[in-house]
Amino acid sequence: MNALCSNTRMNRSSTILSKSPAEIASSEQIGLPHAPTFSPLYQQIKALITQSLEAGEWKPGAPIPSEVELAARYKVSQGTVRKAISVLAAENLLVRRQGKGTFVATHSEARAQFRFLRLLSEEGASTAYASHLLECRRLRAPAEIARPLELKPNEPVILIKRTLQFGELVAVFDEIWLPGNLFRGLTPERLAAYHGPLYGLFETEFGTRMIRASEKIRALAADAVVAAALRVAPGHPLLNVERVSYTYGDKPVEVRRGWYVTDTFYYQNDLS
Amino acid sequence: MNALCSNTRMNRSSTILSKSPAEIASSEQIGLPHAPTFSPLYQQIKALITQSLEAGEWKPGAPIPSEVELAARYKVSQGTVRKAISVLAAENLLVRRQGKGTFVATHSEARAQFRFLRLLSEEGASTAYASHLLECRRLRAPAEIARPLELKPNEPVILIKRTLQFGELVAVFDEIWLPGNLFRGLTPERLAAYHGPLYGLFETEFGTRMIRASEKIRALAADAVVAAALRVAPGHPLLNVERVSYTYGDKPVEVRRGWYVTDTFYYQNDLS
DNA sequence: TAGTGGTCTAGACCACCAT
DNA sequence: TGGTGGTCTAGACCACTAC
Repeated sequence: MNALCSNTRMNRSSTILSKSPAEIASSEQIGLPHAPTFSPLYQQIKALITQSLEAGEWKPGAPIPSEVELAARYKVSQGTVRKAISVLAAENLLVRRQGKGTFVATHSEARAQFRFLRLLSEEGASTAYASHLLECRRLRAPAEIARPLELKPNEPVILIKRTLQFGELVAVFDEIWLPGNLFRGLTPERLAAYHGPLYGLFETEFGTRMIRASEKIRALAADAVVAAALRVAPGHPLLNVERVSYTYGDKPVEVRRGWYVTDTFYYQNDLS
Repeated sequence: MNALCSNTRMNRSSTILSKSPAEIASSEQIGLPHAPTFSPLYQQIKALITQSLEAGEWKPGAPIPSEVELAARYKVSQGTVRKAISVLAAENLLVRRQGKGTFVATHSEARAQFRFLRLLSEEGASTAYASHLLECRRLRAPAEIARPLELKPNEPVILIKRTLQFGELVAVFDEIWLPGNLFRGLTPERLAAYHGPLYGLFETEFGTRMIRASEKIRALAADAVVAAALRVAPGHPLLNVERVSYTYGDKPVEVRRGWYVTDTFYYQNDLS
């Protein structure tokens, strides 16, 4: 029935977890013949670790238990735990440091700063920037925002408008939309007082960690409002970046529309 | 001295390869104290497999020897070969198919078609397109092309100009620069006769396989020439994509400048 | 049925880091 | 010195694909 049935070695079939992996593996179709739904042990362990991350059992930046400890906890071999952790590290949820331990990844780190901001100066350097808050208010979600956030129309959302300034140059204008219910204590004062990457604030103060994002990039002419914010002429060509960010379980938790001035900066992308 | 000295188990120190891994590992600094230059066995195996790929021992689309065979050939355990192959598969150089074997990745495959063309229609579909050759000639490399291709100024290069048409819409204008010495038999006739992805042609006919690429993306206004090719008004906002593609050993082998009409298409990018 | 890649284990040893 | 992650092995068994 469940995935573990095919694992016949004694220590396999006797696997007992606080939350049984059988419970996880069997949650998929039951009556379909010839649909094996085989789930490797390490993927089940990975799911358990992800649950602990999502539940906040280990905080961003903090170490998780050692591989030996986790192997004992889940009653599997160290190698199986290693494989699960390796996948999570490849997905940027965990960071392994030889000799020290495995840590929960965090956006409040120099390393991760530019993982979600691919704007580089002409010399190829990731430049420091300053954020300027223009607006932050709560409103009811318009349809085109509610849809990607998987909210009902008119549910509360937070709208943040800001610019990013690199040296003298205002290069980015952002409209950031967040589900109001997930970010209850987010006020203009709170935002203005915070310095650092927004995603760092979100994960430490609101328990919402951005895992991945998907961007749609276009070129368009600046309208009057955006042109004023970016100090360019209306009609100036701008890079338009529409991002949807996701947290655990592929749940969308942010819509971000950015307008980039790419006269002396460019959006960097590596294909591999 | 070399990296294998630290591997003391008998079957480790007795490792003998047709091309000794010691030779590879020892090619780095010798006199520097406290600089270990430890190179895991699987990375040395990976380098050997890469050499065979580069030398064309196994052709694109063809299977490489089984893990057991490679383990015997390199006199290491199957697990070590597995790890080396896993890394190469993660880098898209190999493709593993359970029950069938491991195959050399190829651009002449539906799977790989849109790995290097991230242009999607508004509905999110990767649409079929037709390529129209505008120009193909040999000339001496201008400085701004010679530099990224790591050629001497005035070395021969091939310049290809083309458009890509999605249904009725001409959405892409490309300028493609290739090292003349690597693509000797590349003629306009040859190009016009070929239908399919260019990178497929390059790997099957010229033995040059594109491994990865790096793109710089900007928004700019269409100039007269590009506007005419794309059937838009001069000044129309266009996405400008400057790509450098690399083959084995991070050797640059293509510079590509693209101009995309993003009124009904967009450039898709996933951050993770 | 035979061969492939995929999973899992157990144990040994290494490199790195803190103390 | 002891603990962490990293490498490597040997062997068993499983899932998938072909013949």
